[in-house]
Amino acid sequence: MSRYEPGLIEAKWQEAWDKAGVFTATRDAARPKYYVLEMFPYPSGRIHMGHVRNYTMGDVVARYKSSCGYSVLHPMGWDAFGMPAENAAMERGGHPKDWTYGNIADMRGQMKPLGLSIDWSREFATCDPEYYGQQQAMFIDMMERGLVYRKAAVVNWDPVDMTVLANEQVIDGKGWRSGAAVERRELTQWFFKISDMAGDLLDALDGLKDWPEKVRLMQANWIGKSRGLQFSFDTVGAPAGFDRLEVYTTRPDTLMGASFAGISPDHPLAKALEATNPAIAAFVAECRRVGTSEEALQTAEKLGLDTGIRVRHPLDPAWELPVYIANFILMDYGTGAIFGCPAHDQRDFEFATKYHLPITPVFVAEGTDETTLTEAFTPMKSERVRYIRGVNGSTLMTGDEGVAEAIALAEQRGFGQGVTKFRLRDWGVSRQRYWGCPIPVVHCATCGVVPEKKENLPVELPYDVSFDKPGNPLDRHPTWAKTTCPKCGAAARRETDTMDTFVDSSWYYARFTAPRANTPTVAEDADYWMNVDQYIGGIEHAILHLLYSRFFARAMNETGHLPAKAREPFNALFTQGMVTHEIYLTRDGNGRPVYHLPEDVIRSETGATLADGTAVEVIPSAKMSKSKKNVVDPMNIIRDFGADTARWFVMSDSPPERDVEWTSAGAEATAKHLGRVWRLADEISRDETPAGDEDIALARAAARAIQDVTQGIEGFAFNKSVAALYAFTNTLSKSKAGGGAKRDAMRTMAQLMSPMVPHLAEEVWVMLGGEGLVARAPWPKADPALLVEDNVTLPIQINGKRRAEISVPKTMPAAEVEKIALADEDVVRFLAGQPVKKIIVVPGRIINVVV
RNA sequence: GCGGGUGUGGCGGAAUGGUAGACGCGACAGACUCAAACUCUGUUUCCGCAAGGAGUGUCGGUUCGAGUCCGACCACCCGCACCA
Repeated sequence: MSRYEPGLIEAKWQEAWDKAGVFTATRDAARPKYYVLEMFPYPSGRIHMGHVRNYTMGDVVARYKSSCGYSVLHPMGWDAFGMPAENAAMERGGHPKDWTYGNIADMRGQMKPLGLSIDWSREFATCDPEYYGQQQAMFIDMMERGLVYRKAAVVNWDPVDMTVLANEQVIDGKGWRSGAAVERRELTQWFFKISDMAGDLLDALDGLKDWPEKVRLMQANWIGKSRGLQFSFDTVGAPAGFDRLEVYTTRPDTLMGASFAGISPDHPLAKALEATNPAIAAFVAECRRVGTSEEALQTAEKLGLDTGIRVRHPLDPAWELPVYIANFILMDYGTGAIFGCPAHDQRDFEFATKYHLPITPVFVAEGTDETTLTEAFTPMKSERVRYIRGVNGSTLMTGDEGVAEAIALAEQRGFGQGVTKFRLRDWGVSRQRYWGCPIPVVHCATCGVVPEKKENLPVELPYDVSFDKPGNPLDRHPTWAKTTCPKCGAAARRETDTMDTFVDSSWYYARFTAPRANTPTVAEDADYWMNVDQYIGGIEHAILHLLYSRFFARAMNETGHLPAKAREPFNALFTQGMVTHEIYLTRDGNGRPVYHLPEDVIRSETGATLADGTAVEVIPSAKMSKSKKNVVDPMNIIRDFGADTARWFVMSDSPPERDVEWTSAGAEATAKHLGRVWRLADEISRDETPAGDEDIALARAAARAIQDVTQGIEGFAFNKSVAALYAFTNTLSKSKAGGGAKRDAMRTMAQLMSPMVPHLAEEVWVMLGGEGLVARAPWPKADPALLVEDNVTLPIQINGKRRAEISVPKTMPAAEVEKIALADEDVVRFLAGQPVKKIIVVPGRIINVVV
């Protein structure tokens, strides 16, 4: 008798699949297509358990759909541009390109042994010139279409390293390497006009029925449609050119409760005042010392400075309000200026309390009187309140009605108008970095900004760059930027900004349909394969990546690169939970964190140390990320127990949408189970027991297993499919059925297991005389007759507490069930003669006796 | 700060408003073995000898019946536009 040896069988079956070309995606008009895609990985160099979980989920779906008769496209590629490659070059020397392609080779080498049903012939990396050249072509098309423009925008500037920092690189307002206080600096940058499509991107969310509700909600909130009033205050004492101050508010009904006006430190008025007033200049400079992220701005202590300027209240010119510069007002939202109503906005309330400004209620709860407020009163707009200082005096109405009334009044009096605004800002794609897709334009002294000619694409990154100093290597390259104007032929300079890596990942799904084409896409292929039927990835991408992809698909449609049906590229979305792990860190001389890999840390009951004994701080359950180094290497499990064990392990237990804390315990137990299945198959293949009474019970168990496993896969509850397979294994190993019946059941087991543990499934399939590859066998169907139960066990509750149970035929009428229940000896004992008030019989479920 | 989510045994988790804890891990007991490992059988929410009682983050509500629905709160996680 032989043993279960994953090392041997896994290589064998992977070769067999390859040879048969089982996973090569082909356009097949005779079959329905199914496109399953997992978010492609960043090539960090090592796969981690999050990858294994993500790609195994996709593989289960791909293999299952293939068995159901679909022509499946299941590709893989690399999100290969980005900062880590440049950081590696700076820290360890070497070149981002070599580092990236080396990592890709390593990761491919780690993924292949997993036995994923991927069509590797379609693989590409976003840093391949063949890919980013097509991206440049689309950028030019989008320029012509008016979807691209330039404007000034602020970046985080490190004054010591003389470089732009990502938000991630700003820690407590300081640069991560230099430790210098970060400044905000304005640069002219490239933008995609995503805000033009804000309304469509919002409305179309309703059609995404197979997306998680929470993702649609998050996107809707992000796009942030609001109806409000835009109006201007007349100013008193403002510099020339600032006679009026334009503000936007979603609560114009609270206008009579206004106690101050506020402007962003980045507002043009603040900039004008800064030039002449040292106190204001100092305050604004202080505000700019916070990073550019919204999080940093909103969590900072709320500070304001009275500018001395006053504005006249639009409904009472005699009433003047002070104008403050306030650090929590965002220049990017609305007009960058607000009026504050402390009585009905908690942030304004705190601000007014701090600066001793009046707090005047505009409305009170229905049926109450005006009192001194200790916090802002902020009911839902749909709630009815009693206005005591409404724009039209005192009435009882909802906030929504109050807002509509205020807008109508403002429009009638001509001091403002109702407008619809979106929170969504245009997508800034400029990055002052080397390792990204060059923006394919040329700056000419006479012609201005000119797109590169398409025949000159790709604009390729130069290889001879250095990373010995910070800043953009493209910008200081001696020759690369020197070119000629595509329009007039004069000497000109290339754009040295590269694109945000989100651009790369906004269309890769479309490129997979024709990965080698010399146009971005090919109509017939895009028509056949699009849309992605099932997209799978992390919840951390719920907003940005998915919103940008939805925008890009629309832009590609409008520039002729995708059919109209692909404007929403992902039919169904599944967001898997993250694999989390403890973070290990020590501190450098300046108190900044230095992260350590799990394999470098010695964990004991009392704490954790490095090999040299240095104490290590442990942060529990955090998202695995390369920058925090809390990644776990699945290769050890694959080496010791095989890919099927790794795959089965990540599919069992935790529901796919939930985060899972990685622990190394349990992998061994998984391997044991697979060994047990193998032995069971081996025994059954030689079982000569004659057919008997038990055969039907086994057939019923198999039918139930088919139903449960199928439902689990269809419903993305792979953990339940795995549980059903465990249960079926237990039943089968204890069954007294005949050898023939057991072999039938075991073959069904092989098929049901095949999406999760495809190698073992092939092996079992062969042992039991299955024909061909189980990967090509049609998915089993449960015989409905075998799923019907004749008898059912009904629990009996007395006053909602379970006290007894009875077994009755499933079809027995309720009245008869009632009689049997009341006659049950346990029921009689518990009732102890008390009169029954009511009896509830839920057919097939439960009986509740109320006394 | 704003937006979104999660919370059930020692652990991972299961449960169309209807028997809470399926299935697995771990633990314990037994069988096999000279012995151990492997394997197999069984027990395993807590308190209690039992009868019984308690129990799904906390507090309250709706219901014949709540892990599930509603309200308030607590804790943790994700996102916040230059991490990918």
